[in-house]
Amino acid sequence: MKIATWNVNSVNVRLPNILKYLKDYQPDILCLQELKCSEDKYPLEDFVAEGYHSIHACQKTYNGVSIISKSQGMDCHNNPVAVNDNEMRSISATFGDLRVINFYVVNGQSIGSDKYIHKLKWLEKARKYIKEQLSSHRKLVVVGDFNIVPNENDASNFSPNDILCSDKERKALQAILDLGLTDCYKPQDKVSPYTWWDYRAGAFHRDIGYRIDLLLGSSSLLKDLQHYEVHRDTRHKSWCPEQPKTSDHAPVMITL
DNA sequence: ATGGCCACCGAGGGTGGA
Repeated sequence: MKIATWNVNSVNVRLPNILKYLKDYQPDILCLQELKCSEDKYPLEDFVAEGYHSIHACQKTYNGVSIISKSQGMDCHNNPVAVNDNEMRSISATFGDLRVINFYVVNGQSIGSDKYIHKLKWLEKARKYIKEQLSSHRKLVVVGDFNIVPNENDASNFSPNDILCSDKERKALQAILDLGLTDCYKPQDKVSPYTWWDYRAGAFHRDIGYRIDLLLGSSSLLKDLQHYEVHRDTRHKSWCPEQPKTSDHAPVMITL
């Protein structure tokens, strides 16, 4: 069983890249964030033609999350975590005995801003939702773009004064982990942990990045964890010649 | 080399991303 998460930065612009990813990597479950399209523009038929099911929580211009899967998801919750009702940042479904929760966490912009306060509120609501879901699902994974750097060595330029790195954000993530979840990340020799690199200043080329895309598993899922991999190849222009403009995030996949 | 912002809306530049 392969589960992946990918902030694609527009599902329609990135459609060729996503279809190639489905072909090349054959994920059983692919969770997308930042669809940036309305419901009627979601490319469902393209995923169906590839042999996949899909559920989606869409919003025009901003946000949007979906789950693409080889089997049909059951008991789907459409945007269960909402502080502002118009922001589509969450979706969940059950596949066999596995509950999958897909989040696009608020960015927060800068420490102390209104968006930062909103981020912390959103994370607390997310924590409560996960706690409730854990009470009825032993095997559970929470994936997505968390917009939080878990540890100091997960960012090239870590500073507690910066957004994504602040104590309050990291404590909010820790409160979620304290529900009984574990970060599936496994360090690899000579490979940086990052999943996001700024488009600007050749950050990817220089490997100046952040690890902010996470997969958090319950203990009954973690015992089956075999592999963890960041698919950096999708960041190369040559990987998908049909759409050489890549997402600034790389997909992250676990194998169970 | 794996490369130097990108996508949105809308008609051009402002906004948001992280």
